[in-house]
Amino acid sequence: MFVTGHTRSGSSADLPQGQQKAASIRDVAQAAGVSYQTVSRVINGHPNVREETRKRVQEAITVLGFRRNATAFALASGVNRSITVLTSNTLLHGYAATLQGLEEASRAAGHTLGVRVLTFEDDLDRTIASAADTGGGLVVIGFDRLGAAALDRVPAHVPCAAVVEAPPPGSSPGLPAVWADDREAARAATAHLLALGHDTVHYVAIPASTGSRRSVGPRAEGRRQALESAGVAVPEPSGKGWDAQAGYEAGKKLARNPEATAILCGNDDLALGVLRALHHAGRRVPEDVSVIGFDDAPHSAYVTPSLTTVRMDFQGLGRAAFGLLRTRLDPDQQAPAVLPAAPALILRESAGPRRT
Amino acid sequence: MFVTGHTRSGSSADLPQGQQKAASIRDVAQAAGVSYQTVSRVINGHPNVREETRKRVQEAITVLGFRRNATAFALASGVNRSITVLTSNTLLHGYAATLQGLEEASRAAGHTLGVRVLTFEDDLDRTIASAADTGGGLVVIGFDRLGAAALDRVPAHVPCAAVVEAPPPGSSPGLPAVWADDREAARAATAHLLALGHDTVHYVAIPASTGSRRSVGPRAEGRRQALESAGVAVPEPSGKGWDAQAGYEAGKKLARNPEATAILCGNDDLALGVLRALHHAGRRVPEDVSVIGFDDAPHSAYVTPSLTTVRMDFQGLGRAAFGLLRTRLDPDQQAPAVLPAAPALILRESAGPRRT
DNA sequence: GCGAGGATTGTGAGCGGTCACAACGCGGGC
DNA sequence: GCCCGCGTTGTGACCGCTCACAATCCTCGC
Repeated sequence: MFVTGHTRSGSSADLPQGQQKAASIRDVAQAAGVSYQTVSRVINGHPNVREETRKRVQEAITVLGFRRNATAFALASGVNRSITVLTSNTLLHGYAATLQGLEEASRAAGHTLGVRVLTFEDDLDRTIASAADTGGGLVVIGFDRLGAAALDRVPAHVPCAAVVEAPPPGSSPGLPAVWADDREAARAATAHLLALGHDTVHYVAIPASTGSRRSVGPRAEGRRQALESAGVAVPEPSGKGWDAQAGYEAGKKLARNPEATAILCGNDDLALGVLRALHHAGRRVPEDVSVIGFDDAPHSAYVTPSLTTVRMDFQGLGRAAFGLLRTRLDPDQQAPAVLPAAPALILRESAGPRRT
Repeated sequence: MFVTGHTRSGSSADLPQGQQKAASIRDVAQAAGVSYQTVSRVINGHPNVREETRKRVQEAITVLGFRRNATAFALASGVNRSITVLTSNTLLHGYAATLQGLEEASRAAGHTLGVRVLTFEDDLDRTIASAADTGGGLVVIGFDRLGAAALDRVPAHVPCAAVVEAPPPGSSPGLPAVWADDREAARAATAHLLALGHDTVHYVAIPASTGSRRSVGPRAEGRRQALESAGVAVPEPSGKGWDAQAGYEAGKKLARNPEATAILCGNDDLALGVLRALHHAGRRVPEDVSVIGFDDAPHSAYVTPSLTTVRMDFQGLGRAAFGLLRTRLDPDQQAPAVLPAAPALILRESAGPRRT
């Protein structure tokens, strides 16, 4: 790989200037010849203000370019329309799309959205506390180990909603949470491959969100259940990572196994890597091997072969999580609470019937 | 395309509870038998507090679970460590990666990061004003029309930095801004294709960030310059969108043109669509047609053929933008201001020598 | 033994808004 | 003609914290 670049990066200068303090409610009051309280009434649309007074105040407001100080408002009124999302990742499709749904919903509701990335270096409790200090609510994306850990440590008194993987049947997270039934989706995807005539379905896993040995995550779980109820062998899952590189590594091994004719992947990036490894090994997809991904990332429809995958409504998940948080934040706010769409298997080119 | 899904989405209940107001500085003071000011001194690490007093206060703090109210702090002290990013998109690679760099840098500096998506429906001025009301600084991602428009309307008194496309030589944005030299990068990519023996280089464009007819964006510009200085024909750019779908449409047309043996794309998504269209038309890449993308999205290395592309240091751009804003926010803060890496042409499989 | 000066602590005011309540002017019903 | 009640406006206190300054305590040097 050769790298070239007759290029540069640049930046323009910044311009200093004589800042002058923003006008306050009292400045406006003085300019309009009324008390500050009257100004407050005007900016809050209080009914009992004489029309003429209101006009005078309005005028002063525009002349002075007054804007109500959001910080002071929050302090005095106690209402805080800001929420912050805690997530370990912002780039992977599932996370980014969830974030987008969250942003959309909070914007629609007039809330402000903050993002704080979780890392292993930072102290989790400290991070959570400082996020909670902003005063608004919290949304935790618990798709992975770090997010799930954060979830466990959110103090009970801070308003928080979570978006998580499907919890084990029967159990439910200790917090308000939303999830999609990816367990069932994995089951359906696996059943689909079985129905296509494959002997069994191999699995390239995304990392588990829990540290416990017991749970390997709903996707792995769903695939296992489907295989077991079909009475076929359950090959050990492989994979150690989220990205295409990890998929490639796992794919290389699977490519050497002539028995492996059907592979389910924990996400589309992994699937992409698997596809590539298979290609390098000379195994054709879907003629020799079928591959199914997960998440339906935007590019999955455009790779060749296009990727059969499970579409997940991450944006809907984000919106739903916001809805949950909102009802927690102000309980009289009875939002319609639109549920996210159910996962759906999208049939494309990468999975096909077994050819002996 | 068939869609299936024996699945559901669920959500757990939320738990009510007897909130009790958080402890204030005065509560702590009372508990420790000191004045509130002494508590303030302790939490701010002021030196002149007797050791024993400090200990007593600290104890009261942990007992009461005191956390300094961030809103009140911001109001009283006037320091506001929060910045908000204005962007029209959060999912496209360039945006998402820039956002990530921004988050990383602001987190490292102890700032809070907000994200506000710009839409055509919302009133731009109102959006900007409300973002500015949060008190901190603004960062505008001006890669597209909407972002660039927002940039123009940011009032001079609000601290703001921007990340933009490379401005025309000589000119520079009216605000502190960072950019990468994608004009030069496009020139280099084009020159590379020419050097491979192609007669000329077609271009599938991303939408321009400016409304004016004159400017079509630095990437288009750089490719045009390279072609002109080589004295070859300059085919009209195509493309009307950012995504693979748009690339596919443009690619379909180009595939019908046997003269088109080299295609530069405004981003990797477009390139992916072009690749797919070419594939459908039976034109092989790189044997029949060479394709080069832009941005080096994470999956570009793993599609087949892997995509030759221009790597852009978006995260570095984000970090640099934050640095700019930071110096604007508190001028004594002389950050090292690490410049982003220059764009680099990454040679992979999708571009090769002209055959025949 | 006493005053100077630094360390330590407390008080008042204010950041920019909100809330609760009091005060004012006015017209209508008796 | 007086009182009531409403619409309108102003005042005081406060949200939780910081700043500036004043008050107190202590210790040291002469």
